[in-house]
Amino acid sequence: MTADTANQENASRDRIEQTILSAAEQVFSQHGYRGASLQAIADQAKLPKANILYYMGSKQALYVRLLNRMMNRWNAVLEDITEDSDPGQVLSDFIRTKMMLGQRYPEGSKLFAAEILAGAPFLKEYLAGELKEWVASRAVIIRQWAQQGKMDDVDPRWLIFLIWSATQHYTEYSAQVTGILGEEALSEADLASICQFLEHVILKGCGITSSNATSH
Amino acid sequence: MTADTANQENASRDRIEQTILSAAEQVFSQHGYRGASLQAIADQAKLPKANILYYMGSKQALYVRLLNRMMNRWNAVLEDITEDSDPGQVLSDFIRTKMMLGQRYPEGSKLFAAEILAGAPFLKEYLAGELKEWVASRAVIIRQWAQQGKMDDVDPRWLIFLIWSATQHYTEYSAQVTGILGEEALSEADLASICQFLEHVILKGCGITSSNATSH
DNA sequence: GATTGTTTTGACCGATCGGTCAACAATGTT
DNA sequence: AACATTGTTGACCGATCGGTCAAAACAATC
Repeated sequence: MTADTANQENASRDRIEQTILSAAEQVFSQHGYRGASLQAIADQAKLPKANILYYMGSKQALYVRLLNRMMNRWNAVLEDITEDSDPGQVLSDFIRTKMMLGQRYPEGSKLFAAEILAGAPFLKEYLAGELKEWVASRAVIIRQWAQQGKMDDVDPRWLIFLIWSATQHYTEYSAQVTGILGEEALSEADLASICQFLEHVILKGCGITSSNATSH
Repeated sequence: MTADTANQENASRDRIEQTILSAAEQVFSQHGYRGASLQAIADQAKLPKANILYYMGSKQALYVRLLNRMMNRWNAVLEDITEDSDPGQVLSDFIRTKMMLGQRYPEGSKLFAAEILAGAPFLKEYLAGELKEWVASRAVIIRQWAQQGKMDDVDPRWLIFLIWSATQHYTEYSAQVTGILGEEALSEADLASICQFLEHVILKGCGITSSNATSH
């Protein structure tokens, strides 16, 4: 097997795997782990069911792989902040990045939501391990900001949860939001308006008098 | 059939139905409509599977009944506000009521969340009908408050969604929240702290200088 | 006590579930 | 050309799915 054909084969294999992963993400995100069927995934991917299992091994392996892929997409967020950072800038970025991630990977976000709803059977360790540490370390820095008088002395954990919930709402509850707004999907203008609103309320609500962020 | 025995029988029937509804709420909320099985519901209710169908007719009828029950619980919220109401008082109440409802009916809230995640196949009409009108009418009043200078001129729809998401987060993502906090469940102290935080940030963020609400 | 109506429940139905397998096609290697 | 490896897929497995049904148990009326 030459390097060339190896690349071709691997590329072909990758393409098929991506097709399956994408199809599976749609089905799992709508119906959860139990509610999703391999047949539905196969139909979505336009492949025979046996083919899904050939590439992914089992339903559970496919599901776990999707979860890991989504976790990796979230890794970069809020990664490089220090006690000297500007809270207004950081929280603005946080809000916009989270909002963007939800819009970019709506199925992945819903997949995660369904997993949490089911009691996080496959993510318990991740939540109580990596993610817990992540929140704790960010909380330390936010508390330092408060001590420096840069913002109100609010509980950093509740603040993180607030931004999390507010941004994810628009992807995971898209059916509710669009139903209430009477729109097919959120427009660019809507998204910009929502970002501005969240920045305004959360920054002002935390007592952050932003220097360079849009002042609504 | 005397009135007495009729009451007894109806009471017995009600008791059984409540048992089934409660069991079904748990299973549906964890695994969604497709992921839930009548056998799992029957096991949870400690009844034979055929008994579930005898009382509820079908899986779908049982599910729709649960959805309606949950919708009714939410009906009273924000029902009696006018342009003369105090925004600080109203939003405080809104936050606390929503938070309380989520804590009181965690399974019902999760059931609703799963239904929305699946694309709201059974709630599309409700969302685009009743609920849309409800939001629109509240939005009018909130805009009046802004015109009167009682609060900032924020988009009322985004404000409603913000409170919605922030409060529901703690019931629907309870697995994530407790995992990160390292607690089995949210304590009373946690809940009070969260309510206070949300009031502080949202009211202050909307430019509401509350007269009688707790000032953090 | 016979009759009528309501609950209860195991047995069963066809369809679908996740997963296996063997036969076959396609591709590489020598 | 012969062989080995990898990819493809329909057929099939036991288990479970939502739902039906009839027989038995129970309760109320006459």
